[in-house]
Amino acid sequence: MKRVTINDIAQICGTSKATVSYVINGRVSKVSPEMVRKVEEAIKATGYVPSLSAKSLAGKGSKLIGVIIPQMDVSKKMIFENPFYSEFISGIEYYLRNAGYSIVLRVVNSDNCFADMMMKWNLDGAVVFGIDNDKMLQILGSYKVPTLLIDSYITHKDFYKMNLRDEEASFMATNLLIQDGHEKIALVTGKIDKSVLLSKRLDGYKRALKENNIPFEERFIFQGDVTYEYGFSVSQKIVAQADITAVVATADILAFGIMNYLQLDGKKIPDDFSIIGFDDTYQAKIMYPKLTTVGQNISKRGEMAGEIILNIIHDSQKEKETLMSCEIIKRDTTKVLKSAE
Amino acid sequence: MKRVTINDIAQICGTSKATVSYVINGRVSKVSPEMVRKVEEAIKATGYVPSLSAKSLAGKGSKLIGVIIPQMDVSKKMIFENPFYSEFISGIEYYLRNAGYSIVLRVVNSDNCFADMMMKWNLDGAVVFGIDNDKMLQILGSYKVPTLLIDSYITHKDFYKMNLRDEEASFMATNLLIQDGHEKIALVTGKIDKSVLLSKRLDGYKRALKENNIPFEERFIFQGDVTYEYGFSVSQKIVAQADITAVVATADILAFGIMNYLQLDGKKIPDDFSIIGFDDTYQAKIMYPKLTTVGQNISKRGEMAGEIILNIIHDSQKEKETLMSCEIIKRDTTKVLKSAE
DNA sequence: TTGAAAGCGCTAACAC
DNA sequence: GTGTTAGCGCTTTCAA
Repeated sequence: MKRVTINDIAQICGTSKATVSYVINGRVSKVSPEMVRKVEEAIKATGYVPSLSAKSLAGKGSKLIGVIIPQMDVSKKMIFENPFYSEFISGIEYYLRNAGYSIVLRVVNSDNCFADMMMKWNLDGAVVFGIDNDKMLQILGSYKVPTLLIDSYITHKDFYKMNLRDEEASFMATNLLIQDGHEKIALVTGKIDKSVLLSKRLDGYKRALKENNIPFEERFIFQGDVTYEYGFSVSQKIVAQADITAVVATADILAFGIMNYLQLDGKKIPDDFSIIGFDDTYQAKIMYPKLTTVGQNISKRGEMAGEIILNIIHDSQKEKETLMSCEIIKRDTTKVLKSAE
Repeated sequence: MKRVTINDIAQICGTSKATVSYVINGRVSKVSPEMVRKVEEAIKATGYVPSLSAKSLAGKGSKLIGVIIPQMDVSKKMIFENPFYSEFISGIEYYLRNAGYSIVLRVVNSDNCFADMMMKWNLDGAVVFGIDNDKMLQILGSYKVPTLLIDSYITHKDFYKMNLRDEEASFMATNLLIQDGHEKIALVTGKIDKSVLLSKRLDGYKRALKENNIPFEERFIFQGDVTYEYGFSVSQKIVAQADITAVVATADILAFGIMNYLQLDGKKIPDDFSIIGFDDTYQAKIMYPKLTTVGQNISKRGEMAGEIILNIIHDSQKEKETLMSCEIIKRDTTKVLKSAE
């Protein structure tokens, strides 16, 4: 079936491309009502669908938004092991779908891939996850493509970004445990020096201790990959430090690993250990026991990201930075420390 | 920064667009080595990236593969609650990324959305999930876009598809439980009459019973949504039928719901109930206890889907149907029935 | 080996 | 109101 073009429609209606283009784009005021009707009929009859390649070439939008996940770590190939992305992207997709856009999903693993992405497909905009790296920013900045940065702690004023109040969130998490009577609290996290986000979470952890006059101890900080596996393997070390009674994990996925190890090790959660995670991924509520965590309403954030990127594209986004709060979702992995009861 | 075009490169090198086009597309034999070098240099120097809109308009590929998830149920907006999609798409993305393609992700909720997807973006191909519906097939068929159907049980000979040996897989799952001494085995599944896939799984379940001379009983079949929530809520009914000792769930996500209810209800898994799931999603191994399930190596399947769709596009895919086997992943939610020990 | 030019489907300025 | 036309960036045929 040969493609039906705007020309065909024009021919059928005995008019010109321009007129058809007008009605397609809703500039109905420039066309006689009768012509409008005729064109609309022809479109329906032929099943005509405008080519966005052509539209995009002609300088209008491609109706394509890039969702870009940098993954410098080449060894990891799967983006969705961390359910955070899945849920976030679900939200973006949902919002943009309703606005007539589609998502181009891409993992990029080298600095200059952005150029490719942006230019190749004439993206109308891009949502980019977790960039702290200056090289990348520079590259991103050199393209005029409207961009929204998710969870990127950068100081450049000219980027739009959407972040969490990470310090505060981490403070709340730690504080919850402290209020439950815990004092020896482990922090299990990704590599802090590589991520401003994580260092914020460390700050919040420290502040909670400080405000409660609990001394900070380096030995309670465990850094590794943000994976289930790391959570699992590091748990041995946590158990080895006999005085630890609670742990803050900076991602649910870490918490799952910890939980699983402890349970396999015969420990009771939350009786022997209180655990609080971070993110409130979908899985948090399907675990047993259900994970207490710092909720960030991921899919809602995704939807909002969709909204913001569209605003940026339409030049109607005011705030450069959108800061979102978290809330503690108290479920079944934390409880008052026995000795403090 | 204005876009660098093929014209700019031509100008810089003092040649024509055609020549530049040749070297871009590797038809180096038609160009003098010296010119090739010059052009390549200019490309590097300017950071030129070909526009796929233009390329696609000119009749070449868009390097865009649609990944389409039909979701007629409008109320559900999130595609990634079922981790199956996440993992599968991860695999597709990984494979296609390495081949220079990107993925356009789209949930479609009405029949004619396909047209939009395919035509709007001049997709080079499409991977479409779970279509049994004839109307849709008809629409899909009328477009010449190379298409791969995932888990669609259809008889049309002219579609490429990639399926599981569902009957066999379900047989194996049920049989495992039977070999462990179980006879009263529940089957928790989606609505069977709406899905040929699920009816195959029912068939496998029945065959396993039959070959072991166990009578089939309608009261052991539980149909609902393929969600955690349904798994959770239906468990009450399962517990109510005091003789049931094991359950086959046709999706891991269902199994999770069941596990969680049972554990909350004070039941021991696998001591009181043996459970086997389906899919081997990532979560299966992070649960406690780890879920025994029928593995289909989802992300591998995704990669293969990427390979196949590319083959179809390049006209080198021979088999219309790719059938994949499953294997039992024995973990910790099944065990020999006590009374049978 | 290289270049000129037509055409892919669409938009928008401009003329009628 | 409507039609004409010149691009948008690229490929490809055909000549040179």
